[in-house]
Amino acid sequence: MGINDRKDRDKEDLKKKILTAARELFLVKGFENTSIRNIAEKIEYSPTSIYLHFKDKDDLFHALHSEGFELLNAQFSTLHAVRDPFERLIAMGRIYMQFAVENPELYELMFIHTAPIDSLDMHKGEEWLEGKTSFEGLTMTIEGCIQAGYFKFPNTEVAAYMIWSFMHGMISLKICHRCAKVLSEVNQEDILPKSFDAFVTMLEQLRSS
Amino acid sequence: MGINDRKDRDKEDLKKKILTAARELFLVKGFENTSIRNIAEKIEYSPTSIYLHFKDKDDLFHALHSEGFELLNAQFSTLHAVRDPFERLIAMGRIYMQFAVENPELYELMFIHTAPIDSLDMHKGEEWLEGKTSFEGLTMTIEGCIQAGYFKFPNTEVAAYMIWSFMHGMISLKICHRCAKVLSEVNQEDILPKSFDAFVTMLEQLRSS
DNA sequence: TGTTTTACTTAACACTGTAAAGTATATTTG
DNA sequence: CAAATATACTTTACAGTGTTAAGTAAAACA
Repeated sequence: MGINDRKDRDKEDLKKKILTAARELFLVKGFENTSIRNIAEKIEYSPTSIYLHFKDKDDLFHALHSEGFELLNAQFSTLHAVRDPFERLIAMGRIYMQFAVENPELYELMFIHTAPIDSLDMHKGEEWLEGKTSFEGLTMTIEGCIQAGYFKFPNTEVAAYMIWSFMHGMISLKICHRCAKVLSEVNQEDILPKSFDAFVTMLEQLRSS
Repeated sequence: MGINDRKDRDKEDLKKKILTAARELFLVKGFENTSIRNIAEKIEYSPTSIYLHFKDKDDLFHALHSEGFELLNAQFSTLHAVRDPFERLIAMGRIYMQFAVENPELYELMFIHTAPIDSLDMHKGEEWLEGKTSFEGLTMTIEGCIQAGYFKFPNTEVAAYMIWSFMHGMISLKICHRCAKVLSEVNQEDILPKSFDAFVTMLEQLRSS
């Protein structure tokens, strides 16, 4: 039945169209400031047709959230080429940082905004698979660093959380506009690479001690 | 004119009443999920009377935001008793962490939510005084550590931002429900103190190197 | 006593997410 | 081929949001 196939394709097309419009609006105006009606207007459909393809606004959020992780993982995919675990850790950090700088609204969606992750809680069984996978990648790299003697920590997972915390904090203070209001002019522009370098230098010093 | 005084007092009373109701609702339901009408209902006034005392919802936000910093600074006030700068830095971190754990909604308001800080941008001249003051306190303590030879960094302000980043990241990953979904069960409960200790240990190791 | 000010309320506007009911077209069935 | 049904979408509607403008009753002042 080619007809049903075509229908399925049409349906999928509209779903993609919604997602594209939603993405464009979210990334420009932010999630809270984009309404279902805004999206509907952009694609020239009635607002309620969006509900035929997505359960609610959070569902739309999740779709873009997943897209974000696909994009981030695509950036991470070059990492396998970096053999040395410490170099890989640094490269990972740089990629993460660059991703956040280039896609701040997406980053906010993925790591800051609470609504979507809370709606995951609803269906209790569900997990935050995307986040878990990325975190495991970090943990394994750190495990590699420890085994290669770059530094040691009593608990690898805790070390991974510590390092992720620094990266996330640095980025989200910037994204949430808390750092420009606090820093002197010299450091406002490039605080992210500067503070990243300071952290890396600190990690490097752990080797010789 | 005692009458005008009494009137001023009455007016101030209502303002406080609004603020108290707003605080209670914000801290339970969160900022986004608390409406002006909710607050009005709680104090048994019409919604519009709130606008006689606060410009808009962001103005209410700012008031609570300032209250938050007063509370945090009150906690910080014991720090002057800690003479050793490194010990003071650690104590500062613990206080900051405890404040966040005990007042997560307030922390979100002060350091994560974007709306209020963005509305500061509007009136260009205005600054984030509360944040700036706290950050300067951190910077000075770190300066003390450097001078006492605990560690060295090429730029104190960058070091302060790095350390604040870690603290903020650790806390906000927790508050934004990103960590419970990623960590193994052993670490879910007490990841904050654990990762804090890992960071402190790292700082301590910098001395001997 | 009449006028103005103060402190508040009611009504209204332009939004929001979302559910129920209606409609036109396409497909399946008798 | 005609009637019944399913599909894909729209219209309408509800209950909520922040916020403004107009109305009102009481107090203060002239």
